Amino acid sequence: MKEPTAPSVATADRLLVAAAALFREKGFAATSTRELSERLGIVKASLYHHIKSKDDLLLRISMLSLERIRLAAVAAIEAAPPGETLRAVIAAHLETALTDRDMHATMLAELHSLTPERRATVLAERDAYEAVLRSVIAAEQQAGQLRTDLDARELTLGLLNLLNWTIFWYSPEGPQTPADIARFLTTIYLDGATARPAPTP
Amino acid sequence: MKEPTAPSVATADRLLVAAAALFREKGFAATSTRELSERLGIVKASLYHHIKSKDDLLLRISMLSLERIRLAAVAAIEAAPPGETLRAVIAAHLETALTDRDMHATMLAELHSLTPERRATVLAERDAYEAVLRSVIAAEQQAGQLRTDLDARELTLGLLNLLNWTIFWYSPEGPQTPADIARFLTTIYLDGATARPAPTP
DNA sequence: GTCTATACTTCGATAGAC
DNA sequence: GTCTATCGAAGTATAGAC
Repeated sequence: MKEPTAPSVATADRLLVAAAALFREKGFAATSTRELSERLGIVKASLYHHIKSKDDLLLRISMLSLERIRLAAVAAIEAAPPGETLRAVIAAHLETALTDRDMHATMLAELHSLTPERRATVLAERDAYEAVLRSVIAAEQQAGQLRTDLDARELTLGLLNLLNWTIFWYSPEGPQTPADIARFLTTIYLDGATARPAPTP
Repeated sequence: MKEPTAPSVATADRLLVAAAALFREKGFAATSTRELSERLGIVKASLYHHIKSKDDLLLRISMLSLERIRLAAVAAIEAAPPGETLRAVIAAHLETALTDRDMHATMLAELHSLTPERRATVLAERDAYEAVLRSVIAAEQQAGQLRTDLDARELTLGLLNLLNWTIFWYSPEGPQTPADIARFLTTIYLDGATARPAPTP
């Protein structure tokens, strides 16, 4: 039986959060371990008790971000009312990615900073997530809800374009909530920008 | 009157091209001046005859990319048949951005690597370009061609999302040409992903 | 316009005490 | 789990000859 000690957040967790924030703001390569340790209030050498290397840190941030968003998508799919699956997944994606902004942006923008082996690991996880989105799209095509003159690959690429770039301009201090952004992006994706006499009922 | 000398491409131009390629592949901060000079076949110190600093190089690449795409958009607008302006601008954007892939991707992804003053310069140019897109969208809204239940700002953000992320997955070696990509992204943007009995004629 | 040579700084990471 | 101390490598940039 261990005594419960300090009520503070574990340094290992603070490290991931602080590193993701720095990596998003300045980029991975431009962030020094010195700066990171200063933000945590420890000395540079102490970082290496928690991580193996700076690269290892980037890998863990990327994987964590992808695990979270995939779980959020799966949960949204299971909870969605029939016919509303894609809408629910889009909302869950944006809610998670924007709440998790530092880690998610780092995962998206710093793939090229990883060693080839670690990059392959992240890419496999990213592919797994994108496969979830694609299966939702393919299912809704078969159900007659989505157009079939574009294939599932094209519809998925378009959706990912629409979702992923958001991370580069969204600000938690801005007027728009993730739900606001989900609303207009979903409208554009599903109904298009063209003026219509009667949009989907 | 100067003698026309070597028929080779000017080193100053090769420098911009080589730097943009490295910056896109590895990131600005992770690219060393040593590596860049080696790719050009000159010695590291010789770079500084052509540029003031590494930062200056990034600024010039970013500005060049933005000037080109803005000119391409303006040309497309002037040449487009009535009612086809937005389609033409989207096609011109993708054609230019993807042909100019290294510089354009660098401009988009490395904004945070610039000093605040240079970043402001690039942001002003980027804003000017986005204002062109937005004015096209606003005009088509007034002409009754685009929906007005979303405002021009939202429609422009959505379009930029859809266009900008492409630079991260497009490959010139891939099966899809910029025109192919423009086709399906334009379809999604204008008509949406939803199945419809009769799309726009 | 390119070279040799080098100044100066900062970086990621490790060893070992406490 | 954090510290002091330090290593060796790599970075950007400059001086000055050719």
